[in-house]
Amino acid sequence: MCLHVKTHPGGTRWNPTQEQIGILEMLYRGGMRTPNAQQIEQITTQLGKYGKIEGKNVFYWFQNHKARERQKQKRSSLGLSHSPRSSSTSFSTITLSTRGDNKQVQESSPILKRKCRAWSFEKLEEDKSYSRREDEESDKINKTLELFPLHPEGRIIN
Amino acid sequence: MCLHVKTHPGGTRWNPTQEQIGILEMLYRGGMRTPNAQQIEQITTQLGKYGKIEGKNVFYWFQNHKARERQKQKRSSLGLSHSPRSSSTSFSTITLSTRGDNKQVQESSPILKRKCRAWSFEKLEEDKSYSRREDEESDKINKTLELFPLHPEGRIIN
DNA sequence: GCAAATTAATGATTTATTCAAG
DNA sequence: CTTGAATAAATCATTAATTTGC
Repeated sequence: MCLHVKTHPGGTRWNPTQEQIGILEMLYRGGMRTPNAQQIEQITTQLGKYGKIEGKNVFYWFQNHKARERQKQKRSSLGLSHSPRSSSTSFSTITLSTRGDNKQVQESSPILKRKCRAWSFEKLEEDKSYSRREDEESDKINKTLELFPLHPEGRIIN
Repeated sequence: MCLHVKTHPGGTRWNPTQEQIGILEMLYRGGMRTPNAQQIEQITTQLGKYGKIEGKNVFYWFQNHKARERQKQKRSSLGLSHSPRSSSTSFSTITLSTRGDNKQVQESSPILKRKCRAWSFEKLEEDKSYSRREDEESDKINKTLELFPLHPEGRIIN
């Protein structure tokens, strides 16, 4: 019994299904590199139809995919006999220079330096209204990054 | 009028008060390096008494403080004439080796390699129960990292 | 004394590395 | 060996110190 329920039943790490990977790669090829919270939320919901998944999985997937593609590029450009970069295939090749291509390839807002990614630590457990004082402005830039470390209690078996 | 309201009234970036810094440094000296969500939550609540603050500020503070202390150590050890490390002061000095001292200096669970920091993307907006299927185990390790990117909508003026 | 101009600190993000499950 | 997860290093961007010319 318990015929392989795919996903990660034991609760270890996410194991994407083919459908999920397909969609993610499609999005990636479409130019998505650093989806924002809203996008992640949507993607997660969508991918959730094909198996259990959390927002962080989507987030990490993009991070890793981006990083590894970059590293692959670097390796191949270094490893291939012809001099690093150059070779000019008459097409304007990207030649991403080791690092510096960030800045969102997102289809919209092409400029945008690198600005804010805020959090929303709020809504963690209860709404405990901190020392909610002169707070009016907080919505201007502040928005949901949510980064957060936690070790449940002590060691994790290992 | 409007005699300097300290904190960050305009809503740009967190500017810690002396009390806040004092507490943070105390905790740091006490050995805290990578507080978990619960701890951050508590610290935030505490520091909130002295001025507006969010969980991410606490998180970042520790990250930066740790990194900058490490970098300072490195600089001084390189700059100082006597050979790096050694000198053996008969006490077992820490000699943190450029990197590798992580692993929580937390008073408890001294072993613990570097394990998980989970998320809790859940509770972002509504509780939309994803594809909540065989999910029993998810509480074991999974817990509140909350990392999260977001650009509200489009460009942020700059 | 006081702002504009520079510099030093340091808060916030992103990228590179590392660890380890499968 | 691939790749999800997590941490550390590098970088960017603001704010506070400070210097400087008036």
